[in-house]
Amino acid sequence: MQSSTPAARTGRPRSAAADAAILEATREALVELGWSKLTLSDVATRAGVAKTTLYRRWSGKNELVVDAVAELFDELELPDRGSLAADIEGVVLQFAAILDRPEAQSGLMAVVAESTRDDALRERIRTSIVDRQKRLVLEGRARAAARGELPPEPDPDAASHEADLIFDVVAGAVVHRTLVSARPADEEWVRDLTRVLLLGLAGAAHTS
Amino acid sequence: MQSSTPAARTGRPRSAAADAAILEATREALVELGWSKLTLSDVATRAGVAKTTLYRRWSGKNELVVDAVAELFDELELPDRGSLAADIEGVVLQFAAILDRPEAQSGLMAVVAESTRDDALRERIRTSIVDRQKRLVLEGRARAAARGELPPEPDPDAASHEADLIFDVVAGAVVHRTLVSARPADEEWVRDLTRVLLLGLAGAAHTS
DNA sequence: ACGCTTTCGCTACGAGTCGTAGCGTAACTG
DNA sequence: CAGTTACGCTACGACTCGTAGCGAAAGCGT
Repeated sequence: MQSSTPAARTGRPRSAAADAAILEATREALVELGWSKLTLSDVATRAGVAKTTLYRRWSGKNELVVDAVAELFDELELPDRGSLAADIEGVVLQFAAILDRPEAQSGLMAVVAESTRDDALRERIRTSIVDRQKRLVLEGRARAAARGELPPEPDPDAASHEADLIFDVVAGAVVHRTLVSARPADEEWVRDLTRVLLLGLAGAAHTS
Repeated sequence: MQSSTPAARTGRPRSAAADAAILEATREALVELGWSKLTLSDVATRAGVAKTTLYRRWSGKNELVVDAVAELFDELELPDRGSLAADIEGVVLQFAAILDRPEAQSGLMAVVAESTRDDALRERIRTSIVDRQKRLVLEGRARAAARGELPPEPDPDAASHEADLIFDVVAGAVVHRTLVSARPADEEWVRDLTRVLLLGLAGAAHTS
């Protein structure tokens, strides 16, 4: 999704339909073949475009899969269920549902692995996937403070610090549960996680 | 590490030195090339063995890397620092130090990604990497109960349940912090994590 | 000492993928 | 209609994969 294209006002425009078809074909190939056996030739065939068209828009497999997987997280939003605990459980269940899809499982971890040796790729993942999730943590934290369920944030620096920790704990736990332990992040598990997390945060707020 | 080889009592034995050289060469290649650009031919050359020798012992890249990475976790052990919080911090810092190494970063996530489509590989990861980590959680929990820092485990089923949650939270958080957020899991961060976790567990024990 | 068995290093091979170049055509702009 | 860019198609060299076949090396049992 390289949306900002200021130049190129003349000539034949790029087909937006082709973009959508390619990303959809990529997810389909991820489901059927997984990361390692996915080839760009195969994706091009599935999408009904030429292989060269694919290379004109993405520099390689990594970038393509990041964009294809990022779209899965578009549906993430913070529900208003009335209480902080219910809000957290809701958004975590959404996150777990996305991670339960095979195209997310085989694609996400693979690009993260590649990103450990490619800073540009890591930045792309951060802006198109991670930051979108992290925003939910900040919104939820602010709403909880407004409700009086958690003490207001002392200063912006500590607040950012706290949000980082929460985010790593929640996202990491769900990912680890789903992909490493290979057990479902179902309602019961999410409830237990939320309880431990909220008690920990409330206690930490008292003693800090 | 296919250690149990009951048969094959005759003929030329397999070189144990070759095994060690291959695994070491694999880690070296992971550091220099990363997962996707690592080839078995290259590993064989580095290890000073023929490519065919490599294929006789491992069925493919996945299995080889699992074994190579698994050795990194051999050094993990539960320190006795006197208190539960200090014990947790110690073992988490060890875990973080391993994950900070480039061969672990590029290798571990890649094989986890592959394991989502390969049950045998997942099982191999579980027995040679995950279970070894999980044991530390159980030992730490038992020691904390003996010290009186946490209430004794009510029944084995709930205890296993609780250990699973703790394990996914801790391991997941460290992995996410290191590989996704790409920030160091240093002493300060580990202290914050431990505090939230312990307060959450203590609170959960009261109210359950 | 002598077979027997298994592993080892080496070479060679077909199959498959990669990423790019070149070409003619299609689509859109002024 | 001329200019510009995207598209589909074909072809290509370079590379990796996993396997087969060979002779030599290293142990074991008699």
